[in-house]
Amino acid sequence: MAAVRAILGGNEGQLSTSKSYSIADLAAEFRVTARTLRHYEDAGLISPARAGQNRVYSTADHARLAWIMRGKRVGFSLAEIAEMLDLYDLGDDRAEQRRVTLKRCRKRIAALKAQRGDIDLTIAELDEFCTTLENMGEDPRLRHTG
Amino acid sequence: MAAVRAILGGNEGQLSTSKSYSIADLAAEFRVTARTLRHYEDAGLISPARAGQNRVYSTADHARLAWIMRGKRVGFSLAEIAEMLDLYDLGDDRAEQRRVTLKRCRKRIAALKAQRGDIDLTIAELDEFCTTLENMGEDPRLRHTG
DNA sequence: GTTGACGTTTACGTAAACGTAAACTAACTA
DNA sequence: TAGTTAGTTTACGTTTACGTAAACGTCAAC
Repeated sequence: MAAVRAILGGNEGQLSTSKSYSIADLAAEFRVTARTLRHYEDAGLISPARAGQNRVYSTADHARLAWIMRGKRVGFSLAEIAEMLDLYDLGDDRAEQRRVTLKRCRKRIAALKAQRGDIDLTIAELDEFCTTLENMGEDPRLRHTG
Repeated sequence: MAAVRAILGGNEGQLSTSKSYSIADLAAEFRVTARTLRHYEDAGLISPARAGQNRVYSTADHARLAWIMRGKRVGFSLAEIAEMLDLYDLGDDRAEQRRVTLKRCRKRIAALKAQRGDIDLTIAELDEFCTTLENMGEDPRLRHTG
């Protein structure tokens, strides 16, 4: 439990942003299994600290994980998510590297906007279909074919 | 080639909507392999007609495939896409079935809107990061940490 | 009459993203 | 001290979405 660790860690009433989480904490919060979190670590997406052998996740890890989960919901692969996280990690590099990062970043944004367009189209069609379904109840002549 | 089949099929100058496509035609148009199209057939997503042993795709199959590809770009699994296509196929059923379909359809729409929200958030963050990167060139003090 | 181009089926291979079981450790708890 | 509880590593299994031969049919062309 986080409470116990907070006490043992000596940051009881700190209300600080430096909380820590066990693997079970994050697994519960993000609705995944501990195995999944370990897998993300294997894939290089997160690198939690260790208390002996046990993983200890910081608030930074927590934020990073939130990013990962959102990336997943958006449909990205772990490799793609890793690349996007790398963009951030490499942000404070030398000028040339930064230009490359900026370029890739913009490319990602463009891809995301295209994806959003696809989603809008899909929503529109499903919406229209819903309307058709609703009208079918009132007027049976509106049965759709093909 | 589509031209040859059009002649053999007797619909040369028809300008009709009843064109037909070979597997290679669709593979080229949608930028996938023939294997992929056969796989979609195995998965029950499309059921093209046959000329002997060969697959012959209609304009309806073409439209269906467009739907499938968009679903993929949006990040859906083949099973999910199949379910959505089923929504359409089962549209003209009896009242109770229609209500179920309508419900599932709306659920899908809600999920898509949530996904769009995630995409918007991701775009916003990447956008902000881009701005940071741009400013870093002008003012080196803006190096970001953490 | 065989060489291509294009199609077919059958079937094993593969990468990604975990699931799942085994065997073990460390710390608290009765 | 024996037993839970929570965590660990190692490693093989599974599902999805195709890739990749292999072996064969068909038809127009040379």
